[in-house]
Amino acid sequence: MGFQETFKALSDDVRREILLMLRNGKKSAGEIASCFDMTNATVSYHLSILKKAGLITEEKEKNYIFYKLNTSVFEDVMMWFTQFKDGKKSE
Amino acid sequence: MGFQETFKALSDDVRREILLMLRNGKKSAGEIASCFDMTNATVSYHLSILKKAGLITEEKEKNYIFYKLNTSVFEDVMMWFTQFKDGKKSE
DNA sequence: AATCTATTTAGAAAATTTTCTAAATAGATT
DNA sequence: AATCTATTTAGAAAATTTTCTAAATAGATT
Repeated sequence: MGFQETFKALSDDVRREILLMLRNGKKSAGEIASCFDMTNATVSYHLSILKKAGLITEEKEKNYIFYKLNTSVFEDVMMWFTQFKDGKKSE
Repeated sequence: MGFQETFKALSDDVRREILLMLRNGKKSAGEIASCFDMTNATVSYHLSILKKAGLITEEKEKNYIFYKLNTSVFEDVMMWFTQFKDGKKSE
């Protein structure tokens, strides 16, 4: 886990696009890949980065692999940001 | 601006450490650099990335350069995350 | 069991990022 | 004006990331 991995995963346009795409339900690797102008292999690489970061989970069904958001990690990241909301002792 | 730049800036341990370090007030480049086991030039590079991303601002005083958090960009990032809180239409 | 379909893995090339050393800048002090 | 102090910029080397093509896997269909 670790924020390094999570923020690195979030730091790429394609990967953030994939996350947005998964907001309203799971999608197969193929469906996801078809939205991008890159090979399926490359999109598969991005999915693996998101999966390693815990931002998505996979679910096999027939010979498809469906991906969906893992919202709990989003909440962890939100929590990281709350460190910057107040809590500072003046200056 | 743009999220690409902001998330890239956040995706490095050293840079996130710098941000945490700036929570309770501004610090000079030298003070910041002294907390890391790397050259001042390298820390300066990280500061430039954070500055480009809008996460910090600089302020010259004597021959020091002080850096401080720019909280408004943190709020923008928080907003990005709210896209993943509900808003999804079942499925 | 042969083939098809969806997807990933391996390996290499290209691009980007991180770090360093050395030199440059620029304001402060002598 | 010479020097010192704090910091950045330039350029290069090393490390990491992104992308591709080709091959591998694995379940589904014929």
